[in-house]
Amino acid sequence: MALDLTNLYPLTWKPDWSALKRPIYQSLVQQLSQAIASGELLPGTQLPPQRELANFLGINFTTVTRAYRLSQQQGLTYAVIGQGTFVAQTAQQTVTISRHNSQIEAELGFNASFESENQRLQPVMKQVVSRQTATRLLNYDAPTGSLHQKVVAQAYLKQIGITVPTQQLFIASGGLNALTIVLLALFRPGDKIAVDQFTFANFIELARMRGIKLVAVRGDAGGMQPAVLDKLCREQRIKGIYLMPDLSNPTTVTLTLHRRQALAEVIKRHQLRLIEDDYLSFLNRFRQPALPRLSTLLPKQSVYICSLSKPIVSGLRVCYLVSTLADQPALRQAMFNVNVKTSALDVEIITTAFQTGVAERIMQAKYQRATRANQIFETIFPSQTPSHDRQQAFFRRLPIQTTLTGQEVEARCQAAGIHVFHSDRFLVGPNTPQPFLRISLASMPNAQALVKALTHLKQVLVAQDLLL
Amino acid sequence: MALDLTNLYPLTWKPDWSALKRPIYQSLVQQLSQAIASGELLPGTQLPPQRELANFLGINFTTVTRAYRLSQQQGLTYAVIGQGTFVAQTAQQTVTISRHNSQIEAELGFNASFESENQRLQPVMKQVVSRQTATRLLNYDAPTGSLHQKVVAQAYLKQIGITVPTQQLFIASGGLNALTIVLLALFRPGDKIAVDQFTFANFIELARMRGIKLVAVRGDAGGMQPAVLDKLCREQRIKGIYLMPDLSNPTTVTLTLHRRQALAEVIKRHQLRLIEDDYLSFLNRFRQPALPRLSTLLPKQSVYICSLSKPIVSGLRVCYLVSTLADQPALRQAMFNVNVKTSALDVEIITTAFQTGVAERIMQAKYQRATRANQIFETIFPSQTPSHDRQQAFFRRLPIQTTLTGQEVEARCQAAGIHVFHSDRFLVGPNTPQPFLRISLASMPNAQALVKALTHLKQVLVAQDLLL
DNA sequence: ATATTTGTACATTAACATTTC
DNA sequence: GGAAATGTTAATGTACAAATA
Repeated sequence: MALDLTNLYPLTWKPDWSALKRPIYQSLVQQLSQAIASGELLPGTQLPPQRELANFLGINFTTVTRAYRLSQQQGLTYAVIGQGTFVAQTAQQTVTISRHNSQIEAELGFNASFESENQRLQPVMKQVVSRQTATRLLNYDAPTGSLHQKVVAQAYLKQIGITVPTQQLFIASGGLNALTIVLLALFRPGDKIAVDQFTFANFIELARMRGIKLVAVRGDAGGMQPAVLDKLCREQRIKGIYLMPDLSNPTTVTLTLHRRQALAEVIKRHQLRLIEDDYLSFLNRFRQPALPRLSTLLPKQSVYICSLSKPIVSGLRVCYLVSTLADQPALRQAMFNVNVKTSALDVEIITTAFQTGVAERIMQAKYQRATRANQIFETIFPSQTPSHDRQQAFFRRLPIQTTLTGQEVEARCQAAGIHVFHSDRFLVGPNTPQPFLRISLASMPNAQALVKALTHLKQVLVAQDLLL
Repeated sequence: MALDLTNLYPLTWKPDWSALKRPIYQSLVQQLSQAIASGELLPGTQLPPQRELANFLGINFTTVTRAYRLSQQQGLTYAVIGQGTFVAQTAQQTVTISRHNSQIEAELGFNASFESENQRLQPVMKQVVSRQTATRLLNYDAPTGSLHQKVVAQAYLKQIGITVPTQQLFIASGGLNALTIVLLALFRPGDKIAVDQFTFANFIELARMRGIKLVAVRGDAGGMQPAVLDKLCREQRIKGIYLMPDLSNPTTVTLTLHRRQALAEVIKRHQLRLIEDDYLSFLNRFRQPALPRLSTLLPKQSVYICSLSKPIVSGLRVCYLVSTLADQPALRQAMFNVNVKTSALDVEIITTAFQTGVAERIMQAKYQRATRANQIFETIFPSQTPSHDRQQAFFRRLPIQTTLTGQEVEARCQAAGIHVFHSDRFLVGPNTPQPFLRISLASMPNAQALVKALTHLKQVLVAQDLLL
């Protein structure tokens, strides 16, 4: 058999056999990582099947399995049974979304929250620190919030449709911090969590850091499909599900009442732990009729996360977290381990803002500004059919047509002074036929600046022939 | 061979063979966990050797390996090559240290920081929120601290012996949060970190949650022994080392200059990443001569963590974190993922306290109060030879004699209204012949209350015949 | 509808390292 | 100082599950 096997196996990736050191699987991952970093393997490329690569290298195929698994854990690849293993769209870049540093003319990427409303809080801050009792906010007491702070939280939660005793409530240092706590407390490395195909980029990273595997559930225009979720749950041991039922990030899909009920039914049947991220909670107060929070349909298996970054202010790190009584000890424990305590000063300012009516005025103002921002968006991008449930979204989805990678698209916008995020950043698992940009509407200082920024964006997209 | 094998194998633990389901290793861990929870297996018990248990159950011994490994990851057991696998001292309880909720007469467990000094910060808070620019603290900008805040941090760091450009500095939400960030950014599940045999309990938990294995390094009266560390590093792939070189928690050992140099040499030789936790940084300003921060001896491989909870105030979550330039991106990334940003308001209050001299006065006051508290401790427990380097410790070590478990000792003190921590909480790996209590000196409101609490503690210990 | 391709999970085999006697 | 006991790690073998043609 003096055949030249090299040509019989037209492998998309041929690791250097002579460079393989023991342990083989680690050596393989290193080579893979390098091939991706060097651009030799582009995002989306299908890697050789485990058995073929093993054959090529003369090793057992489960050793390749192990290498591929490690590369998956590092976010380099994803695999689908029956299809193959592929280089992830996000393999080359860091997906995390944060405030951009460089000089950017138009901030349409990072999702702030109409920050000029923050000035309304100055009197509140003054009031809080002037109290005789102010220095009590500075000690180690009440790490998850004082009773008084929880009572105020309880009142707000009631307004948005959640009735809960204070024992089931605690206060974390922001929404992402709450998610960190939940992943640490209620999940273990190796657990699987179901998510939308496009989901919160920082959650993807966080799950990766915790060693949790995300399972993408296909959705339609109405969001995640209950039948698909049901199927996936029957197939594999999925432990939890992460959802943003209202204006899901980045798709801006809001689940209808019927979809909520159907999903709740499936989640209940499979005993998934639901993590409901209600980052725009305050909008539910303006909705007629209000939509039920998904977790209220599943009170025994849910964690409800209510960050105040968007409704009130982003710079104070405060988030209400609702769970079952049974989960409280584990959650508190995890909170001690990552935070020791939530800053009582930050919480007290939010609390006082609620009590004095300032919070109410801020939420009203943000509602108005979000409405206006969406009108502007729909004027400039008229192809985006106005939809009732997106009228107060803080960002919008803008489909594009291109064969470029997400990185390239972002880079071209960046070169024009525009910061946007490509859908690839939010992608879990296999690529999708329909890429889009997420356009933040809440980060420019005023309506005028937003008009200018969006107009400029449109010009750039047209010039690049990206607009659909 | 109709032998009754049951008696030939006097196993300390006999899992129920008939109850074993597949996957076997998981089923085994479940049974083990139950046996420990029910008290059937006590802390310290040696489990059957992997091969014997496998024999007994008729399975392959590496399946037992796998089960034992999982139980180790969960903190239930620890194993030593050549010796065996044992039930961990901390298996039954949660080790995390946090503020106690119930009515406690004497708080000598949780380690606060002379919280009555907090009142000095009220004018500072007022000043900060009264500025025209105050609402700028409320947006998403400068997630790791503004330049101005970093310059002030830089000045403080210089005072305690660290000269660093602001590019290598960032501000996290408290010391534990900084540790979380470091473990997420610079380590992976499965990595090993060397620690003192007794170390910060929350770090133990944090490492466990991150899937990082801690390797206990034996120490003598002078702290960790460089030769032992060297040996362990030669034996296994250790990636990092976590140290509190000044008044190490809970042992109160301060490394001498020579020990620092010797350890630095070993750490350098094995290219370990050093995590230096300088939770009492301010004391170095009062030391004559000052001791070099260990990380300054290893500038290329260190992360230096300088929480301001103890030096200034515990309720504001602020910590300075110094790293190499190369590590900054990964650290910032991890910070975005768990915090989004550090509360700029909290940081600004600390910053202004430094600028106005209030911080200086607080540190002076805490120095005095710590000195007084240690005098009180040594008066009441005269057997504890006064040692120069412990004169300003925030807690002290009190050896006890007993065969009781740590939990039982704590429970008996608790029953008398005294909150203390037993050394088992801080223990990594095999048990030690010399248990002790960690007595916090900084949590009682004043000297009088401390005298009363310590006197009461002494009575209780004498009555229980625990005092050495 | 069924066979083939592809990935996954778990147990087993083998080689190794450290401790203790 | 060597043998036995003990735990660790990597690689392989086996069974299975899903996707696709």
